[in-house]
Amino acid sequence: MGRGKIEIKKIENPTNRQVTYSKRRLGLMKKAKELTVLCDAEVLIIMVSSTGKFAEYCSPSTEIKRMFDRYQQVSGVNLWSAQYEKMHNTLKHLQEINHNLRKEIRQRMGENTEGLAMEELRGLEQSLDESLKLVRNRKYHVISTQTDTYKKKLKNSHEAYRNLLHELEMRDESSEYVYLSEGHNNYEEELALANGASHLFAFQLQPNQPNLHGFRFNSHDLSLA
Amino acid sequence: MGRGKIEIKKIENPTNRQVTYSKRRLGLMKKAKELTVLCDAEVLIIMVSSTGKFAEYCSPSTEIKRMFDRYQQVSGVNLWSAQYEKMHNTLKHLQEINHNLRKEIRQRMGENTEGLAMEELRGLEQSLDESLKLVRNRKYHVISTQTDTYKKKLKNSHEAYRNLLHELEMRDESSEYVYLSEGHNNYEEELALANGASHLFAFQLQPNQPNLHGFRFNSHDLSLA
DNA sequence: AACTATTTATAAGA
DNA sequence: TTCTTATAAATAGTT
Repeated sequence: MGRGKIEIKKIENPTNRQVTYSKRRLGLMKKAKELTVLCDAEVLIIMVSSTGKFAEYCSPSTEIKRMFDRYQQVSGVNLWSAQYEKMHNTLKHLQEINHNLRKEIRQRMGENTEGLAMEELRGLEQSLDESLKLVRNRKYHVISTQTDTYKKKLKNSHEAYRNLLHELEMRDESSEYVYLSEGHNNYEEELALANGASHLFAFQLQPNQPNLHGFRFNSHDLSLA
Repeated sequence: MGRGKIEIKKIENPTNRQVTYSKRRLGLMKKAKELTVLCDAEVLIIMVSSTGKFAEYCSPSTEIKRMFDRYQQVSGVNLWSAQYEKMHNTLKHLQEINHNLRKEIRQRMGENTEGLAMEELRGLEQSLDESLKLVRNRKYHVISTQTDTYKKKLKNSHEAYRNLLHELEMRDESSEYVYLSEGHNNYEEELALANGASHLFAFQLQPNQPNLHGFRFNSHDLSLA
């Protein structure tokens, strides 16, 4: 269909090839449109020229995504299986790590120790003992810091109180107020609590926990993932 | 191009429409092939007839997947975004869980306890104490089981030894062999070890660990994921 | 980009 | 579906 018949092989002249591409691309598009209308069909065409230019035709009322989904169903080819597999592997790896972490936590809670050998049990025991020491040290540190803070606050409070009292005395030597005794009593009581105060914070492990085995520190839902 | 000119609108006669679809489908394919060869282009066509039949053309040396990936790049449309996002969320969720699990392990090892409040510290301490008791109980259980097993083995061994000895005596009353004394000495020694044996298994925590803080039980790579 | 001689596609019929 | 064939449509080479 032209001035002369042509052989169907690559057109070597680049200009010529580009011209022919343009003409025939339009022709293909037109044919596709006609097919769509005449036969009530869905058509998707994607083209890339030798120079890398993209062109597409997609019949109206057809979504490219849906088209590809259906194509995948029909052809049985999963176009993004590679990516999917990669993500899936990462997921499995994470789940494995997760499982191991939960296992370690359970063992650190003294559960599921049936499978542990003697050496492992000894290691676990030693580690737990170390950890307990560290936590206790930390606790004592927090306690002493808190106590110091309270002491300072009380000292400041006491000073403020004395200053106010002094001012009051200066202003009215014959005062009948009894703030002194009342206030002083309260102050002494507070100071006593803050100084020793061990009866306030019973940090040592007490055998008063009614449900020892059921107790969970920072309990996550170990059934997840 | 036919015996008569036709209007480009849906062919109402289904048979006719189907025939035209077949013919034009082939024509479109042929055109696509020619375009591919003549112009060194890549072409992908996917068609669905009104009856739901699929047909595709894909230029040689062109992978549908690659074509599609490139199309996505050019068009900026991500067709898998829904699935991808879903998986990505799951992944992130798992990573978060893992992070929390690692955090809990670290705290159960007495590390990173700076952020814990007094109540949490107390809970952690109590939990660790419970765990330590459980692990020690388990250890003692294993020890006693092992010891029992050894005792039984030794008892059996002793019986076998006595039987053999008895047999030997019966066979040769005037034997000059001195197995008796030697064997008996060894046996006594073994029995002593198995009965008490506390010097063999120094399970109690000993202050002989040179690098206490660096010790890790069941150490995973906590930097992972 | 337009023209047009010629090839090619295909509508209708078998 | 496939073949035939008259005719419409596409396009190669040219301007």
